[in-house]
Amino acid sequence: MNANWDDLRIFLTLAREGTLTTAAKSLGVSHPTVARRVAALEQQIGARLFERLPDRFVPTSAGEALLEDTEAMENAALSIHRRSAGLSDTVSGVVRLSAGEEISALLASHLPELRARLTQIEFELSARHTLLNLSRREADLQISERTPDMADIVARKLARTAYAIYAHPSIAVARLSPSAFKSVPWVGFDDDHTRMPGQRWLQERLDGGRPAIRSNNWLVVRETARAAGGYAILPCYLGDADPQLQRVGNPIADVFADQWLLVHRDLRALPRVRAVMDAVIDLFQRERPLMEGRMAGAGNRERRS
Amino acid sequence: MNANWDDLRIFLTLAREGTLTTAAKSLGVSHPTVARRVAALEQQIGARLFERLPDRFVPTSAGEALLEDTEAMENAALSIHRRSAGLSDTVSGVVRLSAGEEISALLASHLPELRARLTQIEFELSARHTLLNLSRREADLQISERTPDMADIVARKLARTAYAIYAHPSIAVARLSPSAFKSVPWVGFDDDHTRMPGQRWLQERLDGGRPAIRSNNWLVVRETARAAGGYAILPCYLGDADPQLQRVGNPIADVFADQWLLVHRDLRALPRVRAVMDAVIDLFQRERPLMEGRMAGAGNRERRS
DNA sequence: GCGTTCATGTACAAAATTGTACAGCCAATT
DNA sequence: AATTGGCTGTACAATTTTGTACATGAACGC
Repeated sequence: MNANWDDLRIFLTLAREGTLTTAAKSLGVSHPTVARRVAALEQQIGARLFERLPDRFVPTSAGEALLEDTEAMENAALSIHRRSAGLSDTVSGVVRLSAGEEISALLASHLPELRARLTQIEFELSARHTLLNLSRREADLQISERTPDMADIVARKLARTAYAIYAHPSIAVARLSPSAFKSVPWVGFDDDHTRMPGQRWLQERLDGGRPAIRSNNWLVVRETARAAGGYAILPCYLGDADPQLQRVGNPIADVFADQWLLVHRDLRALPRVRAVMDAVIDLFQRERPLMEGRMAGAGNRERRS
Repeated sequence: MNANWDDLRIFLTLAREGTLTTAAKSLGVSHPTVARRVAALEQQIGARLFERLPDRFVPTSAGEALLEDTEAMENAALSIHRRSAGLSDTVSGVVRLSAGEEISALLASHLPELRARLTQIEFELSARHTLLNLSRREADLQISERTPDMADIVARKLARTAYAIYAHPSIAVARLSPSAFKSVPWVGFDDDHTRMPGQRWLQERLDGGRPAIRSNNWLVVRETARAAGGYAILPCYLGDADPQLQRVGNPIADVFADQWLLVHRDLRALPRVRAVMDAVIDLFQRERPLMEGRMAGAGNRERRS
């Protein structure tokens, strides 16, 4: 009589992915299973839904005709998924927080106190920069410098983070004159990541030149600078807290980033998500001076205490 | 990760039916299967969706919270189901037509010619009076005296059918005077079916009395009249075509019924549905005199030829 | 041309799901 | 009180589904 609803889920994934192997991976099943279940659906529907090419599956016009409704099913299923978060244990459970690696490092350094505060909550911290799809619950919370223009995502500003130049004390000077920029070695981001804060600013001062050492990761940039590999523009909360780094000059007025805490509206009132949000917001409030670059030498001070 | 979409379909049916046994029957599976799959869904979602009473399942508030989205999934799935009708063979396939038993009998008597005309179409004729849900494809077409007030259902008027009094020739008179009504035996419908055409009219002439022999089925009423069990009000297309029945008087001006052909908009353009519709419409056109009671004695005439 | 990688397709064993039969409980009827 | 009918729950055999391993073909790089 009726098609198996779950076979429609598999149909949709295959239509999106285009190959059995990627769809199978995405669905967490084997590729013959995907093929078999799509074949079963085709038999149920009575029409061929895919052309089978040697290297991929292409939806037929019949398959295309079913996509819109299948996507509607998916949206409803996702809504169920989000609602289900509110149906389980209200105070305990997993909360997944995602942030760039530089914010993840900051949070990681505060994990003991976060864990002490969030006693019943399993706290997953994952480091990545790309904006996750919170509607699909790829994460419950995300800290990001960008806000998506999705109606269901709520953004709460955490801080405006300042950036400054840092170097190992063995090579650091108190201040860099404009003419000296090109005569010191630099560590920075590669060409694919010039959108990271400060990279464009540095390029202008190097007259379009690039750092001698390039990476795609803030923590790698920081490690290189700590090893006296060169001067680097870093977020103050990374540089000022590090005893192996010395600030060079003041925070750069033109280089900053806003950090936003993102949550899906459906999850916002969930007690355990609320608890993690509050803990993160409090942490950023307490660390505001460090965020804004008002704690130069904080790394050295901590070592003395 | 995600709930099995098909388990949601089972959840929805159980929420509606209220018992494992009726849900299982509706779904075409065994009752332990329904229980197991709902339990699996509860585990996946992480919440109890039903309270289990000794005689039924009652949705919890958590279960209630998921109904709306699950119904949205169902609507999309039904849309897929309807669309799939247009994806299979365009000229062959099954068309299911439903009508009351008295119309079904008329159609059945014309089955040979309908079959000759609809050569590639499997034609299912089912007799029932209740309005089916064409959106759910409980039937593809329905002939009914009522039209549903649903936006997606298209109604085409087939005929206005006349009704008259009939009796076996051994007891029939040419005309019944008003005072004679109460002195002859009557066959009619039981108290639950007084909405059938003519029953109220007869009751008034019997001063609120009821037929001596009562049924809930036109064909049973006709068989009883044919066996000289009494006088009966019947549709003319049943009475006039029957050599064992003689009309008593003229068709009753105040007793008639309109017959409508109902189809879901999505199916209307489907060639095989279109073909059955056309055949049915043509049949009613050709039989219009019989429908309107202008063929008294048609049964006898046919016997002579 | 050859080797590698990636794709779909196939067959069999393993795993999962389902149906059947039964048990126990409760309510209604005789 | 006994019987009947309906319900949910359980256990085991039967059936179905799935994963694994392999085959084949195509595309790409050396």
